[in-house]
Amino acid sequence: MKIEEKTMDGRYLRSIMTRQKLLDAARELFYEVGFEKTTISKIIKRAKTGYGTAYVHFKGKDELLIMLMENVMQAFLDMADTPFLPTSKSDAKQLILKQVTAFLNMAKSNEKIMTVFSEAIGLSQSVNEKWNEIRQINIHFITKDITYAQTMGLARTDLQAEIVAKSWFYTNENYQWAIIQNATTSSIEDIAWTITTMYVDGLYLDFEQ
Amino acid sequence: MKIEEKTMDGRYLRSIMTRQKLLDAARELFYEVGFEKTTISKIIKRAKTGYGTAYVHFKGKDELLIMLMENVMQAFLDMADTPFLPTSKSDAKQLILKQVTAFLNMAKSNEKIMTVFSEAIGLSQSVNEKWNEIRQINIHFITKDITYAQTMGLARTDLQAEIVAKSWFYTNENYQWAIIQNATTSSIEDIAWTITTMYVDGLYLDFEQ
DNA sequence: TTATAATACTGACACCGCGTCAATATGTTT
DNA sequence: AAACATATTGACGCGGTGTCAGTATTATAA
Repeated sequence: MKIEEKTMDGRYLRSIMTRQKLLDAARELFYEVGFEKTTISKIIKRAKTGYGTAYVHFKGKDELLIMLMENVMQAFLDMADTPFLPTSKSDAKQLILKQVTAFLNMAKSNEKIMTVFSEAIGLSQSVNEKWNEIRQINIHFITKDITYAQTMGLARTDLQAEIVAKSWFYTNENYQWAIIQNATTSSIEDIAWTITTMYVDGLYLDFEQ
Repeated sequence: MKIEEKTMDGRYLRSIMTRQKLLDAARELFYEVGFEKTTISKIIKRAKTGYGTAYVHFKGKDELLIMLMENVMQAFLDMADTPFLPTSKSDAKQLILKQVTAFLNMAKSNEKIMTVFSEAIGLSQSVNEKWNEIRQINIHFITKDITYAQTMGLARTDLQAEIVAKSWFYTNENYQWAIIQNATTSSIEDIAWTITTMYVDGLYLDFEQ
Protein backbone atom coordinates (compact mmCIF):
# COMPACT_ATOMS: atom_id res chain seq x y z
CA MET A 1 0.00 0.00 0.00
CA LYS A 2 1.13 3.47 -0.87
CA ILE A 3 0.50 4.83 2.61
CA GLU A 4 2.68 2.19 4.17
CA GLU A 5 5.33 2.77 1.58
CA LYS A 6 5.35 6.42 2.43
CA THR A 7 5.33 5.75 6.18
CA MET A 8 8.25 3.38 5.72
CA ASP A 9 10.20 5.95 3.74
CA GLY A 10 12.99 7.05 6.07
CA ARG A 11 13.35 10.43 4.41
CA TYR A 12 9.68 11.17 4.80
CA LEU A 13 9.77 10.11 8.44
CA ARG A 14 12.74 12.34 9.04
CA SER A 15 10.98 15.31 7.49
CA ILE A 16 7.95 14.71 9.68
CA MET A 17 10.16 14.70 12.74
CA THR A 18 11.92 17.87 11.67
CA ARG A 19 8.62 19.57 11.05
CA GLN A 20 7.44 18.55 14.49
CA LYS A 21 10.63 19.76 16.16
CA LEU A 22 10.09 23.13 14.55
CA LEU A 23 6.47 23.29 15.66
CA ASP A 24 7.41 22.36 19.23
CA ALA A 25 10.20 24.91 19.39
CA ALA A 26 7.96 27.59 17.95
CA ARG A 27 5.20 26.87 20.46
CA GLU A 28 7.61 27.06 23.36
CA LEU A 29 9.06 30.35 22.18
CA PHE A 30 5.68 31.89 21.42
CA TYR A 31 4.62 31.11 24.98
CA GLU A 32 7.86 32.31 26.50
CA VAL A 33 8.50 35.55 24.66
CA GLY A 34 5.43 36.18 22.51
CA PHE A 35 4.97 36.30 18.75
CA GLU A 36 6.91 39.39 17.83
CA LYS A 37 10.05 38.56 19.78
CA THR A 38 10.17 35.03 18.45
CA THR A 39 12.43 34.87 15.40
CA ILE A 40 13.20 32.14 12.91
CA SER A 41 16.78 32.09 14.20
CA LYS A 42 15.61 31.36 17.73
CA ILE A 43 13.20 28.69 16.54
CA ILE A 44 15.74 26.77 14.46
CA LYS A 45 18.31 27.06 17.21
CA ARG A 46 15.96 25.45 19.71
CA ALA A 47 14.77 22.85 17.20
CA LYS A 48 18.39 22.08 16.38
CA THR A 49 17.95 22.41 12.63
CA GLY A 50 19.57 24.58 10.02
CA TYR A 51 18.24 28.02 9.25
CA GLY A 52 16.87 27.25 5.80
CA THR A 53 15.05 24.20 7.08
CA ALA A 54 12.34 26.31 8.65
CA TYR A 55 11.55 27.73 5.23
CA VAL A 56 11.41 24.28 3.70
CA HIS A 57 8.52 23.37 6.00
CA PHE A 58 6.77 26.70 6.53
CA LYS A 59 6.40 29.97 4.69
CA GLY A 60 7.48 31.80 7.82
CA LYS A 61 6.57 32.60 11.42
CA ASP A 62 2.93 33.23 10.52
CA GLU A 63 2.38 29.80 9.06
CA LEU A 64 4.01 28.17 12.06
CA LEU A 65 1.48 29.87 14.32
CA ILE A 66 -1.45 29.08 12.07
CA MET A 67 -0.50 25.39 12.18
CA LEU A 68 -0.36 25.54 15.97
CA MET A 69 -3.80 27.15 16.01
CA GLU A 70 -5.49 24.55 13.83
CA ASN A 71 -7.26 22.71 16.62
CA VAL A 72 -8.55 25.81 18.32
CA MET A 73 -9.68 27.30 15.02
CA GLN A 74 -11.63 24.18 14.22
CA ALA A 75 -13.28 24.28 17.64
CA PHE A 76 -14.39 27.85 16.95
CA LEU A 77 -15.85 26.84 13.62
CA ASP A 78 -17.65 23.82 15.06
CA MET A 79 -19.08 25.95 17.82
CA ALA A 80 -20.48 28.45 15.34
CA ASP A 81 -23.08 26.14 13.86
CA THR A 82 -24.52 24.66 17.02
CA PRO A 83 -28.24 24.05 16.41
CA PHE A 84 -30.44 26.89 17.67
CA LEU A 85 -34.16 26.18 17.65
CA PRO A 86 -35.70 27.98 20.63
CA THR A 87 -39.41 27.71 21.34
CA SER A 88 -39.69 30.66 23.70
CA LYS A 89 -37.80 33.67 24.95
CA SER A 90 -36.63 31.89 28.08
CA ASP A 91 -35.61 28.88 26.03
CA ALA A 92 -33.61 31.13 23.75
CA LYS A 93 -31.97 32.82 26.71
CA GLN A 94 -30.93 29.50 28.14
CA LEU A 95 -29.45 28.31 24.85
CA ILE A 96 -27.63 31.56 24.24
CA LEU A 97 -26.24 31.68 27.75
CA LYS A 98 -24.90 28.18 27.31
CA GLN A 99 -23.25 29.10 24.06
CA VAL A 100 -21.68 32.31 25.33
CA THR A 101 -20.33 30.50 28.34
CA ALA A 102 -18.85 27.81 26.12
CA PHE A 103 -17.32 30.44 23.85
CA LEU A 104 -15.69 32.35 26.69
CA ASN A 105 -14.56 29.19 28.44
CA MET A 106 -12.97 27.87 25.29
CA ALA A 107 -10.96 31.05 25.00
CA LYS A 108 -9.98 30.81 28.64
CA SER A 109 -8.89 27.20 28.44
CA ASN A 110 -6.75 27.96 25.41
CA GLU A 111 -5.44 31.08 27.04
CA LYS A 112 -1.80 30.74 26.08
CA ILE A 113 -2.22 30.17 22.39
CA MET A 114 -5.03 32.71 22.20
CA THR A 115 -2.78 35.32 23.74
CA VAL A 116 -0.18 34.69 21.07
CA PHE A 117 -2.90 34.70 18.46
CA SER A 118 -4.31 38.04 19.55
CA GLU A 119 -0.85 39.54 19.40
CA ALA A 120 -0.31 38.09 15.94
CA ILE A 121 -3.62 39.36 14.56
CA GLY A 122 -2.18 42.85 14.55
CA LEU A 123 1.22 41.78 13.32
CA SER A 124 0.56 39.26 10.60
CA GLN A 125 -1.57 39.64 7.52
CA SER A 126 -2.30 35.95 7.20
CA VAL A 127 -3.20 35.43 10.86
CA ASN A 128 -5.50 38.40 10.62
CA GLU A 129 -7.21 36.87 7.61
CA LYS A 130 -7.69 33.59 9.44
CA TRP A 131 -9.40 35.31 12.32
CA ASN A 132 -11.60 37.30 9.97
CA GLU A 133 -12.83 34.05 8.48
CA ILE A 134 -13.92 32.93 11.91
CA ARG A 135 -15.59 36.28 12.48
CA GLN A 136 -17.51 36.10 9.23
CA ILE A 137 -18.68 32.55 9.80
CA ASN A 138 -19.84 33.31 13.31
CA ILE A 139 -21.69 36.42 12.23
CA HIS A 140 -23.31 34.46 9.45
CA PHE A 141 -24.66 31.81 11.81
CA ILE A 142 -25.80 34.35 14.40
CA THR A 143 -27.65 36.22 11.68
CA LYS A 144 -29.34 32.97 10.70
CA ASP A 145 -30.36 32.34 14.31
CA ILE A 146 -31.79 35.82 14.71
CA THR A 147 -33.74 35.50 11.49
CA TYR A 148 -35.12 32.19 12.72
CA ALA A 149 -36.23 33.74 16.01
CA GLN A 150 -37.86 36.57 14.11
CA THR A 151 -39.67 34.14 11.84
CA MET A 152 -40.94 32.26 14.87
CA GLY A 153 -42.34 35.47 16.27
CA LEU A 154 -39.97 35.38 19.21
CA ALA A 155 -37.81 38.34 18.31
CA ARG A 156 -38.72 41.84 17.21
CA THR A 157 -38.59 42.36 13.47
CA ASP A 158 -37.86 46.07 13.45
CA LEU A 159 -34.17 45.36 14.03
CA GLN A 160 -31.96 44.29 11.12
CA ALA A 161 -30.67 40.81 11.88
CA GLU A 162 -27.19 41.34 10.51
CA ILE A 163 -26.54 44.53 12.41
CA VAL A 164 -27.66 42.87 15.63
CA ALA A 165 -25.56 39.82 14.86
CA LYS A 166 -22.40 41.85 14.38
CA SER A 167 -23.01 43.80 17.52
CA TRP A 168 -23.53 40.58 19.46
CA PHE A 169 -20.45 38.91 18.07
CA TYR A 170 -18.29 41.97 18.70
CA THR A 171 -19.35 41.97 22.33
CA ASN A 172 -18.47 38.32 22.70
CA GLU A 173 -15.19 38.73 20.90
CA ASN A 174 -14.06 41.67 22.93
CA TYR A 175 -14.90 39.97 26.19
CA GLN A 176 -12.94 37.01 24.96
CA TRP A 177 -9.82 39.14 24.50
CA ALA A 178 -10.39 40.89 27.80
CA ILE A 179 -10.63 37.58 29.62
CA ILE A 180 -7.50 36.25 27.96
CA GLN A 181 -5.58 39.33 29.02
CA ASN A 182 -7.01 39.10 32.52
CA ALA A 183 -8.27 42.60 31.87
CA THR A 184 -11.49 42.01 33.70
CA THR A 185 -12.41 41.65 37.32
CA SER A 186 -15.75 39.95 36.68
CA SER A 187 -16.12 36.20 36.43
CA ILE A 188 -16.97 34.49 33.16
CA GLU A 189 -20.36 33.54 34.59
CA ASP A 190 -21.17 37.15 35.50
CA ILE A 191 -20.08 38.40 32.13
CA ALA A 192 -21.95 35.72 30.24
CA TRP A 193 -25.11 36.29 32.24
CA THR A 194 -24.99 40.08 31.94
CA ILE A 195 -24.40 40.29 28.23
CA THR A 196 -26.87 37.50 27.49
CA THR A 197 -29.57 39.16 29.55
CA MET A 198 -29.08 42.48 27.82
CA TYR A 199 -29.02 40.85 24.43
CA VAL A 200 -32.11 38.75 24.94
CA ASP A 201 -34.09 41.50 26.60
CA GLY A 202 -33.11 43.92 23.87
CA LEU A 203 -33.97 41.62 21.01
CA TYR A 204 -36.67 39.19 22.11
CA LEU A 205 -40.33 39.92 22.71
CA ASP A 206 -42.19 39.54 25.98
CA PHE A 207 -45.49 37.73 26.23
CA GLU A 208 -47.95 38.03 29.05
CA GLN A 209 -49.38 34.57 29.23
CA MET B 1 9.02 89.19 24.94
CA LYS B 2 10.40 85.70 25.10
CA ILE B 3 7.89 84.28 22.70
CA GLU B 4 8.78 86.81 20.05
CA GLU B 5 12.45 86.21 20.64
CA LYS B 6 11.93 82.53 20.05
CA THR B 7 9.79 83.14 17.00
CA MET B 8 12.47 85.40 15.60
CA ASP B 9 15.17 82.83 16.12
CA GLY B 10 16.00 81.58 12.62
CA ARG B 11 17.27 78.27 13.93
CA TYR B 12 14.05 77.60 15.77
CA LEU B 13 12.00 78.57 12.74
CA ARG B 14 14.02 76.24 10.59
CA SER B 15 13.46 73.36 12.97
CA ILE B 16 9.72 74.04 12.98
CA MET B 17 9.71 73.90 9.22
CA THR B 18 11.71 70.72 9.15
CA ARG B 19 9.36 69.13 11.64
CA GLN B 20 6.40 70.12 9.53
CA LYS B 21 7.98 68.79 6.37
CA LEU B 22 8.45 65.45 8.11
CA LEU B 23 4.86 65.39 9.34
CA ASP B 24 3.54 66.21 5.87
CA ALA B 25 5.66 63.57 4.21
CA ALA B 26 4.66 61.00 6.80
CA ARG B 27 0.97 61.74 6.38
CA GLU B 28 1.20 61.41 2.62
CA LEU B 29 3.02 58.10 2.84
CA PHE B 30 0.72 56.71 5.51
CA TYR B 31 -2.23 57.44 3.25
CA GLU B 32 -0.53 56.11 0.15
CA VAL B 33 1.02 52.88 1.36
CA GLY B 34 -0.17 52.40 4.94
CA PHE B 35 1.68 52.39 8.23
CA GLU B 36 3.75 49.25 7.92
CA LYS B 37 5.14 49.94 4.48
CA THR B 38 6.06 53.49 5.36
CA THR B 39 9.68 53.67 6.48
CA ILE B 40 11.79 56.42 7.93
CA SER B 41 13.93 56.31 4.79
CA LYS B 42 10.92 56.98 2.60
CA ILE B 43 9.71 59.76 4.86
CA ILE B 44 13.00 61.66 4.98
CA LYS B 45 13.46 61.20 1.27
CA ARG B 46 10.11 62.82 0.57
CA ALA B 47 10.65 65.50 3.19
CA LYS B 48 14.09 66.17 1.70
CA THR B 49 15.93 65.95 4.99
CA GLY B 50 18.75 63.79 6.25
CA TYR B 51 18.07 60.42 7.81
CA GLY B 52 19.01 61.30 11.37
CA THR B 53 16.83 64.41 11.28
CA ALA B 54 13.68 62.35 11.68
CA TYR B 55 15.01 61.02 14.97
CA VAL B 56 15.84 64.52 16.19
CA HIS B 57 12.19 65.47 15.96
CA PHE B 58 10.43 62.19 16.67
CA LYS B 59 11.19 58.97 18.48
CA GLY B 60 10.20 57.04 15.37
CA LYS B 61 7.35 56.21 13.03
CA ASP B 62 4.93 55.69 15.94
CA GLU B 63 5.38 59.16 17.33
CA LEU B 64 4.94 60.69 13.90
CA LEU B 65 1.56 59.02 13.62
CA ILE B 66 0.55 59.94 17.15
CA MET B 67 1.29 63.59 16.39
CA LEU B 68 -0.84 63.37 13.26
CA MET B 69 -3.64 61.86 15.34
CA GLU B 70 -3.65 64.53 18.04
CA ASN B 71 -6.73 66.38 16.83
CA VAL B 72 -8.81 63.29 16.35
CA MET B 73 -7.72 61.88 19.70
CA GLN B 74 -8.76 65.06 21.44
CA ALA B 75 -12.13 64.94 19.74
CA PHE B 76 -12.63 61.41 21.03
CA LEU B 77 -11.77 62.48 24.55
CA ASP B 78 -14.04 65.53 24.43
CA MET B 79 -16.86 63.40 23.15
CA ALA B 80 -16.50 60.97 26.03
CA ASP B 81 -17.63 63.35 28.74
CA THR B 82 -20.65 64.85 27.07
CA PRO B 83 -23.22 65.55 29.80
CA PHE B 84 -25.78 62.77 30.18
CA LEU B 85 -28.71 63.56 32.46
CA PRO B 86 -31.76 61.78 31.04
CA THR B 87 -35.14 62.13 32.72
CA SER B 88 -36.84 59.20 31.05
CA LYS B 89 -36.14 56.15 28.94
CA SER B 90 -37.08 57.89 25.73
CA ASP B 91 -34.98 60.87 26.69
CA ALA B 92 -32.04 58.57 27.33
CA LYS B 93 -32.56 56.87 24.00
CA GLN B 94 -32.53 60.15 22.19
CA LEU B 95 -29.35 61.30 23.88
CA ILE B 96 -27.58 58.01 23.31
CA LEU B 97 -28.60 57.86 19.67
CA LYS B 98 -27.21 61.32 19.15
CA GLN B 99 -23.94 60.36 20.75
CA VAL B 100 -23.52 57.11 18.83
CA THR B 101 -24.25 58.87 15.59
CA ALA B 102 -21.66 61.51 16.41
CA PHE B 103 -19.13 58.85 17.34
CA LEU B 104 -19.58 56.88 14.13
CA ASN B 105 -19.68 60.00 11.99
CA MET B 106 -16.48 61.29 13.50
CA ALA B 107 -14.76 58.05 12.58
CA LYS B 108 -16.17 58.22 9.07
CA SER B 109 -15.12 61.81 8.51
CA ASN B 110 -11.58 61.01 9.63
CA GLU B 111 -11.58 57.83 7.62
CA LYS B 112 -8.08 58.04 6.19
CA ILE B 113 -6.19 58.68 9.37
CA MET B 114 -8.37 56.24 11.30
CA THR B 115 -7.53 53.53 8.80
CA VAL B 116 -3.84 54.10 9.36
CA PHE B 117 -4.44 54.23 13.07
CA SER B 118 -6.28 50.92 13.14
CA GLU B 119 -3.43 49.30 11.25
CA ALA B 120 -0.91 50.80 13.66
CA ILE B 121 -2.76 49.65 16.78
CA GLY B 122 -1.65 46.12 16.04
CA LEU B 123 1.82 47.12 14.96
CA SER B 124 2.96 49.72 17.43
CA GLN B 125 3.13 49.44 21.19
CA SER B 126 2.74 53.17 21.78
CA VAL B 127 -0.14 53.63 19.37
CA ASN B 128 -1.87 50.73 21.03
CA GLU B 129 -1.42 52.34 24.43
CA LYS B 130 -2.86 55.61 23.16
CA TRP B 131 -5.98 53.90 21.91
CA ASN B 132 -6.35 51.98 25.15
CA GLU B 133 -6.40 55.29 27.02
CA ILE B 134 -9.31 56.39 24.88
CA ARG B 135 -11.01 53.05 25.50
CA GLN B 136 -10.59 53.31 29.26
CA ILE B 137 -11.82 56.88 29.45
CA ASN B 138 -14.86 56.10 27.34
CA ILE B 139 -15.73 53.04 29.37
CA HIS B 140 -15.31 55.05 32.53
CA PHE B 141 -17.77 57.69 31.43
CA ILE B 142 -20.26 55.19 30.09
CA THR B 143 -20.13 53.36 33.41
CA LYS B 144 -20.82 56.63 35.15
CA ASP B 145 -23.80 57.28 32.88
CA ILE B 146 -25.24 53.84 33.48
CA THR B 147 -24.84 54.19 37.22
CA TYR B 148 -26.62 57.53 37.03
CA ALA B 149 -29.51 56.01 35.10
CA GLN B 150 -29.71 53.21 37.65
CA THR B 151 -29.72 55.69 40.54
CA MET B 152 -32.53 57.60 38.87
CA GLY B 153 -34.55 54.41 38.63
CA LEU B 154 -34.45 54.47 34.85
CA ALA B 155 -32.23 51.44 34.30
CA ARG B 156 -32.35 47.97 35.78
CA THR B 157 -29.99 47.42 38.66
CA ASP B 158 -29.49 43.69 38.28
CA LEU B 159 -26.88 44.33 35.59
CA GLN B 160 -23.35 45.34 36.54
CA ALA B 161 -22.72 48.80 35.13
CA GLU B 162 -19.13 48.19 34.12
CA ILE B 163 -19.81 44.99 32.23
CA VAL B 164 -22.62 46.68 30.36
CA ALA B 165 -20.42 49.68 29.66
CA LYS B 166 -17.66 47.59 28.16
CA SER B 167 -20.07 45.65 26.04
CA TRP B 168 -21.60 48.88 24.78
CA PHE B 169 -18.28 50.48 24.01
CA TYR B 170 -17.01 47.37 22.23
CA THR B 171 -20.03 47.40 19.98
CA ASN B 172 -19.48 51.02 19.12
CA GLU B 173 -15.79 50.54 18.57
CA ASN B 174 -16.17 47.56 16.32
CA TYR B 175 -18.77 49.27 14.21
CA GLN B 176 -16.41 52.16 13.94
CA TRP B 177 -13.69 49.95 12.48
CA ALA B 178 -16.17 48.19 10.24
CA ILE B 179 -17.40 51.50 8.84
CA ILE B 180 -13.87 52.73 8.25
CA GLN B 181 -13.02 49.59 6.33
CA ASN B 182 -16.26 49.86 4.38
CA ALA B 183 -16.98 46.41 5.77
CA THR B 184 -20.64 47.14 6.21
CA THR B 185 -23.52 47.57 3.84
CA SER B 186 -25.80 49.33 6.32
CA SER B 187 -25.89 53.10 6.70
CA ILE B 188 -24.54 54.80 9.80
CA GLU B 189 -28.07 55.86 10.68
CA ASP B 190 -29.37 52.29 10.52
CA ILE B 191 -26.47 50.97 12.58
CA ALA B 192 -26.77 53.71 15.17
CA TRP B 193 -30.50 53.24 15.49
CA THR B 194 -30.34 49.46 15.72
CA ILE B 195 -27.62 49.21 18.32
CA THR B 196 -29.06 52.06 20.36
CA THR B 197 -32.49 50.48 20.39
CA MET B 198 -31.13 47.14 21.50
CA TYR B 199 -29.00 48.76 24.13
CA VAL B 200 -31.71 50.94 25.58
CA ASP B 201 -34.36 48.24 25.50
CA GLY B 202 -31.99 45.78 27.11
CA LEU B 203 -30.87 48.09 29.88
CA TYR B 204 -33.64 50.59 30.59
CA LEU B 205 -36.92 49.95 32.35
CA ASP B 206 -40.37 50.39 30.88
CA PHE B 207 -43.09 52.32 32.66
CA GLU B 208 -46.76 52.11 31.93
CA GLN B 209 -47.94 55.55 32.68
C1' DT C 1 27.40 -3.65 -4.72
C1' DT C 2 27.55 0.34 -6.84
C1' DA C 3 25.83 4.14 -9.59
C1' DT C 4 22.21 7.21 -10.02
C1' DA C 5 18.17 9.58 -8.66
C1' DA C 6 15.20 11.70 -5.30
C1' DT C 7 14.60 14.10 -1.29
C1' DA C 8 15.80 16.80 2.78
C1' DC C 9 18.85 19.88 5.03
C1' DT C 10 22.07 23.71 5.48
C1' DG C 11 24.19 28.30 6.18
C1' DA C 12 26.32 32.05 3.67
C1' DC C 13 24.54 35.83 1.26
C1' DA C 14 22.09 39.96 -0.21
C1' DC C 15 18.69 42.88 1.31
C1' DC C 16 16.18 45.99 4.33
C1' DG C 17 14.88 48.71 8.38
C1' DC C 18 16.17 50.64 12.80
C1' DG C 19 18.42 53.96 16.05
C1' DT C 20 22.87 56.19 17.32
C1' DC C 21 26.40 59.47 17.29
C1' DA C 22 30.54 61.98 15.94
C1' DA C 23 31.07 65.24 12.60
C1' DT C 24 29.43 69.20 10.18
C1' DA C 25 26.58 73.19 8.91
C1' DT C 26 23.98 77.03 10.14
C1' DG C 27 22.53 80.81 12.89
C1' DT C 28 23.27 83.95 17.21
C1' DT C 29 25.74 86.53 20.56
C1' DT C 30 29.54 88.94 22.44
C1' DA D 1 35.32 87.49 13.90
C1' DA D 2 35.53 84.38 17.60
C1' DA D 3 32.99 81.73 20.49
C1' DC D 4 28.83 79.65 21.30
C1' DA D 5 24.27 77.37 20.63
C1' DT D 6 21.46 74.77 17.92
C1' DA D 7 20.02 71.89 13.99
C1' DT D 8 21.17 68.62 10.48
C1' DT D 9 23.49 64.78 8.51
C1' DG D 10 24.67 60.01 6.87
C1' DA D 11 27.75 56.16 7.80
C1' DC D 12 27.73 52.47 10.94
C1' DG D 13 26.49 48.33 13.68
C1' DC D 14 22.79 45.52 14.75
C1' DG D 15 19.39 42.18 13.89
C1' DG D 16 15.77 40.41 11.17
C1' DT D 17 14.16 38.25 6.56
C1' DG D 18 13.93 34.89 2.56
C1' DT D 19 16.72 32.55 -1.07
C1' DC D 20 19.47 29.27 -3.26
C1' DA D 21 23.51 26.68 -4.66
C1' DG D 22 25.75 23.20 -2.48
C1' DT D 23 25.86 19.12 0.61
C1' DA D 24 24.11 15.08 3.04
C1' DT D 25 21.09 11.35 3.38
C1' DT D 26 18.09 7.77 1.76
C1' DA D 27 15.89 5.01 -2.02
C1' DT D 28 16.03 2.70 -6.31
C1' DA D 29 17.98 0.64 -10.49
C1' DA D 30 21.55 -1.74 -12.85
